[in-house]
Amino acid sequence: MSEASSRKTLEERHQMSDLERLRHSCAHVLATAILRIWPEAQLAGGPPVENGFYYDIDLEHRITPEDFERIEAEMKKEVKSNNRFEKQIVSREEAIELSKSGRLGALAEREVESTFKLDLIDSIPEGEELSIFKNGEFWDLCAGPHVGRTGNCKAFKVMSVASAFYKGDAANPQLQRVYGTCFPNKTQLNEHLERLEEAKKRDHRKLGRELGLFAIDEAVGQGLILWKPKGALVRRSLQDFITGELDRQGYSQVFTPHIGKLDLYRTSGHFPYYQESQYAPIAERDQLEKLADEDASCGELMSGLDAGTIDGFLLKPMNCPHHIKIFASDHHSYRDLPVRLAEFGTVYRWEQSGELGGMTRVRGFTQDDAHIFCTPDQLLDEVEGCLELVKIVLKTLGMDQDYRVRLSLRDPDSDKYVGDPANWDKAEDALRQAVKTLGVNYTEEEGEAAFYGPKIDFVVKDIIGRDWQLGTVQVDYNLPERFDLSYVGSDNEKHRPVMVHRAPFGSLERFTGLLIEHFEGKFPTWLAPEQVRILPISDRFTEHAQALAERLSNGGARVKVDVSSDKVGAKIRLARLDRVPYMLVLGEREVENGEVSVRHRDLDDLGCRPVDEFIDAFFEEIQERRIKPVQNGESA
RNA sequence: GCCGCUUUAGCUCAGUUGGUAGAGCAACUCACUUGUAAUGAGUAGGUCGCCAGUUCGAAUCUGGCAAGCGGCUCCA
Repeated sequence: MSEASSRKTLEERHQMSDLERLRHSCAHVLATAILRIWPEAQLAGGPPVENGFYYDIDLEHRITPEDFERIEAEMKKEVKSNNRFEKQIVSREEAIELSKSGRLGALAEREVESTFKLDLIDSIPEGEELSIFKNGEFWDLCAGPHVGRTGNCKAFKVMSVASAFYKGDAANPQLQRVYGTCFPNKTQLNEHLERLEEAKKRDHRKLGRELGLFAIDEAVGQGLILWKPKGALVRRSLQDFITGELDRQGYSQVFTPHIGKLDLYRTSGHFPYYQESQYAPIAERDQLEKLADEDASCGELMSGLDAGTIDGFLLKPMNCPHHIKIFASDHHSYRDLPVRLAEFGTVYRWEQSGELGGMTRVRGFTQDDAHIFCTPDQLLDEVEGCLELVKIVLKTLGMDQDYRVRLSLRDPDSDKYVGDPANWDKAEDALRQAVKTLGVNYTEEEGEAAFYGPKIDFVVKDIIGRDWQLGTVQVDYNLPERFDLSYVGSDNEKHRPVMVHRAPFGSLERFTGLLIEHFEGKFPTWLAPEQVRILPISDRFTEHAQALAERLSNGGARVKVDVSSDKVGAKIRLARLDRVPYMLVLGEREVENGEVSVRHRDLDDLGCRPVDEFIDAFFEEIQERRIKPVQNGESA
C-alpha cells in the first residue's frame, strides 16, 4: 500500500519526520493557492507522501499543467506572507458547525458546506481530539503537525495532477489529486529534480527500445512482450542461472501446456471466481458449432461455461494446477517428499488496461515457478530453502540492498480467503518463523495474502519509486485439499501434503524490466547480450579480429567485430552506447605483440594485455557471475 | 475499468490564422583505412495512430475508437 500514510492514525501523524511535516504544511500552502484561484474547490485530504505531498480536491475546472505556474505563483505569495500555522482544538460540534458553514478547507465562510470535511469528521472515532489548523485566511481540519510558518516552505514545486477516488474507493467520487514536492532548501529541491531527470534515462521502457531488448506491438496485443534477440539472451542467461540453482537444491524441472480445462480451474477455485482477471475461456469447437446452430447468444455461452454445461479451456492464469496433476499422477510415500516441481511457466492474466505498462505490468508472463509438496514437518525447512534461493538470486544480481520483505497475511475481516482458519494460522506462523531467519527487516501486512494462503513477498522499487512485487514464497494448505492430494506416511495411512508456491524472480518480464533499470542497461558481463566487441583499427586487421572473435566465441562468449569503416573513436562510442562491457582495440601494435588493447565501458582504457591473460580473466568474470568487472591489473 | 494528458520518418522533435510535410540522429550507397566517445558526401524513408464528419481543401477543426504515459482502483 503506497498510500499507507493516508491511513495513519492521529498518533502516527504526530510522529511525522521533519521532512514530512514540511511537506504536509506545503500541502496546506498548495490548498491555499488553489482556493484563491478557485474558491469553489472542495478539499478532501492532503498528506505527505514519499518524495512530496498531494492534495485531493473536487473542482469542476480541470487542472492542467498550464495551471501550475499560476498555482505556484499563489503559493509563493502565501510563503512570502509567512503566516503562522495556528492549531486550535475544537469540539466535534464546533468542527461540524464550521464544516457546515463551509469554513473548513476554505478561505472564508461560503454557501456550500465542506462535504469531505464533514465526512472526515464522521470517520474520526468519538473521543479523539479534533483540531483545525489556520494559516492566514485558510482553515483546515487537520491533525497536524505543521512547521511554524508558511515561510518555511521555500523550495517547492507542483509536479503533476492525476485523479484518485475519494478514500481510495472506486465507488466514491473521483477527485483531482495535485502532486507537489517540497524540500528544506532550493539546493535539495534541485537535486531531487535532477534525480528525477536521471531516473527517466534509466526507464526500462526507454532503454528496452534503445538497446533492442524487447518490443510491444499493438497488433500482437497490449501487455504482451516480444523478447527481441538481445533481450532473449539476457533472459536465457537468467534462466540458466536459476536452473543451476534449482539443480543444486534438488528441484525437478517439468513442462506443462499453456491451457487447461475449465474443470481444472473449477477444482482449484480460480474459475469462475476470478473470471474478470482472466482471458475469456476457449469453448470447444463442437459445442460452439452446436450453439451457433441453435442461435445461442454470447451470454448463453458464457453462462454455460460458468455452469459447466459447456466445456472449454482456459489460458492458464497460474501453473499450480498443472503441477498438482503431475504430483497426483504418482503415488507418494513420505520417503519421496518433498517433491519439488519447477517450470518456467508462462501464464496469462487479464490485467486492467489502465494498469499495463512496459515489462513490469503485463498480460502474459513467465514465472520462474515451482511447487513443493511436503509433509507438515518439512514445511519450515522448505520455506527457509526458498528464502535462501531468493537471497542468492538477489545477491548475485547486486540487488540485496534494494528490496524489502513483506509478510502478507489475510485480512481477518474479509471473506475472500478459502480454507480452514486453523490451517491459515499454521501457515502464517510457519512463514513468520521462516522470515525471521532471513535476518532482514520485514513488515507484516494484513489483507495482502493470496486467496489460498499467506506469503512472503520480496518487493523492489522501480526507477520512479513504484513498488513491485518480485519473488514470492507462499504456503498453501488449501489446494492439496481441493485436489485431494495425499501421501502415505510412516504409519501406512494417507496424509495430506502441504504445498509451497515460490518464484524467486516473480516473473521474468517484471524482473528483467527492473534489472534493466537497476543496471541502467549495463548488465554484468555474464548477463550482457553482447559481452565483448572487437574494434579493428582498419580493415587490414579484420581477419585478426575475426580470428580472435572465433576464439572467444568458441569459449562461449557473445562477441561481435565492428567491421565498419568508422574510426576507433566512433566504434568506441557505438559500443558504449550499446553498453558492451568490453571493447578490444586491435591494430598493428597488438597484432605484432599478441596483445589486445582492453577498454571497459566503466573503467575506460585499461591498456594493452596479452590476449591469453585477457581471455582468462574475462571468462572467469563470466563464470563467477561477477557484478563488477575484473580489473585485470591496472593498465599494464 | 475510471480521470487527465499524449500520438507527425526507426528514434528525438519542428510544422505559423485549414492550402496534401521538415530537421538532427539512425539506415543505405560511395569515398576515406583510420589509435581510444561522432570522417565526409550523397540516397532513400511518412495513408501525420485508426475511422467518420465539417470544408472547395484537414497533420491542423469536431466526434468516436485504439495505443502510450501519469495517477486511482485492482493484482489469485
